[in-house]
Amino acid sequence: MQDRSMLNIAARKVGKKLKKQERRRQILLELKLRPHVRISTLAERFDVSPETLRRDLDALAAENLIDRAHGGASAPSQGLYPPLNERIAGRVHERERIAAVAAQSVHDGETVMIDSGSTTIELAKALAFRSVTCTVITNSLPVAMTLGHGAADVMLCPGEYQSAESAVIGTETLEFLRNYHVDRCMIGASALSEEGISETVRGFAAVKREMLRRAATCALLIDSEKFGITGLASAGKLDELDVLFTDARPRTGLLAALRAAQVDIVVAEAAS
Amino acid sequence: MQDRSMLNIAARKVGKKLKKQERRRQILLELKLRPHVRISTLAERFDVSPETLRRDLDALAAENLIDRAHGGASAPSQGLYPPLNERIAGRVHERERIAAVAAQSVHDGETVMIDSGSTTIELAKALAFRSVTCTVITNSLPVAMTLGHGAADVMLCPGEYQSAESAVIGTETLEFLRNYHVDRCMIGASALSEEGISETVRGFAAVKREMLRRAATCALLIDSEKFGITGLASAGKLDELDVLFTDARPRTGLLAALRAAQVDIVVAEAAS
DNA sequence: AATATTTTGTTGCATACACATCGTTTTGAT
DNA sequence: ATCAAAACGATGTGTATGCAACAAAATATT
Repeated sequence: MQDRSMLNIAARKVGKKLKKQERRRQILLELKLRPHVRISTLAERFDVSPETLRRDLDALAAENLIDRAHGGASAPSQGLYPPLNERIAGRVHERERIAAVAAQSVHDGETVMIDSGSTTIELAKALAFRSVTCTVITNSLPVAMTLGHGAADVMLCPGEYQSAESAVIGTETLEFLRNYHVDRCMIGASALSEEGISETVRGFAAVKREMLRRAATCALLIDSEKFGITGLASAGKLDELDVLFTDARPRTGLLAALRAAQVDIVVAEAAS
Repeated sequence: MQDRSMLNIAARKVGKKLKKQERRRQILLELKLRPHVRISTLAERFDVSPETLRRDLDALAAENLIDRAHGGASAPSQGLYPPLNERIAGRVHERERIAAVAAQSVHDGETVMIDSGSTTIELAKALAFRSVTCTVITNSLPVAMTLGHGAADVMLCPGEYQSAESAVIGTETLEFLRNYHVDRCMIGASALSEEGISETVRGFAAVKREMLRRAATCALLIDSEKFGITGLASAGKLDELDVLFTDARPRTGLLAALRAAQVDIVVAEAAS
């Protein structure tokens, strides 16, 4: 039996106190939308004592579903998803450096396509931080939200929502992209080798491929850990690229291939 | 388990303290990586007194660059829904009740259009909570993210991103909606009178209008405080509605008009 | 160098939160 | 209906944070 409160809803009498599990699920939902919740606020909202909320938060924190803070709790990461988080965890600073350098190549008034992924989210943060007044077309919800609150104009693509990356993909996305042509595109990828750019999920690769076609100059932002790997789905050949932003010089084989394809290589060095 | 990897950005020159501006810049950078920072942690890292950090956070909060919390601060909630203001806090429960009742009218396998707004976000939470396996088309990013992590299939509309509601609007949105036809639509609004449904922003009204046309049955979720008001932009006439979900019985004038338009009225009552 | 200005630290006190304990209520099963 | 288990609320105590006023230090200005 699903519980009695459902019967209450069926009887159109809602507003009874939520039970433990319902409350905790609501807390998690809330944290998908806001970065932080306060115990006092939640206690009032659920009409329970702060002690009960404290117990809820402690329980959720024990499962690593939230991060406790004094007086409240925050999401493990900003509306993003665990699998993404795990991957991000280690190389945060490399990504940040790559994004900061790449952001300098975007100027006011330009039109830019930005795809989904952890590195491009960092790019969006860097662009927002610099208040670049560009027009952005993206399929990533975090990128749209980050840039949309700043100086940039943001156009979001349609498509099927993928929770794993908080982005949209699919035929609607591709068809939409075909209606536009932009100054530059900035994409990420999960692998880069002499074979070209590749991705583990076909749908995301298709979006990158289309973006590469719709831009005058194409930039790839990628962690050097992903050099030399060839993923399942190809997102494009090396000669489709104009610039590569990364954090370490590629090894000889890849380096030669990149030079042959006339790709500018920009290495974001660690700050001294 | 908290990693200390972020230490590299911060003071590496031992003995020399960072200046105010540099410290605040680092706080903002930190908040781009983590959703929440604590005063005590930052004070230790920058080797300054908690009071200084408090002043820093207060200053940043005054510029709306961060959200203060007890003992720390979090990244500004990305315009996700504005109205958590204290004044409307009381109406949160009404919205929850309305959403909970409305959610039970949606069944597995149905196709649904959901528009943007605080009430529809509550609806999304209620649907996610009930794990309804429906297909949803929406122009609201919070709705997409909330439902997309659950059992529902979500299709996001294209369009210009509006930070005020974290949703997309514009000609691309309308054109996209015209390609679909769904079982039901669930919209919110900022006003309802005998004149019909209305909205303060033209672009959002246009989306609601289009959704009403594309659905077999149309539902409006609205707070009873908004009864009797006629807003700037009309989103539809009363006879386009099939069901009205609200929290209190409309007054005679509006009630008569709703009955004349054959609108079912469902009042979500508070549990006694 | 001397002074003015800004920034930071310190102190004392008020408040909010954390935590453990225990009594009460609710829930679930028989 | 009765009982046991779980969940919840209330209380008291201790700690962390907030706030305001003032003192000390660093910085800028002349």
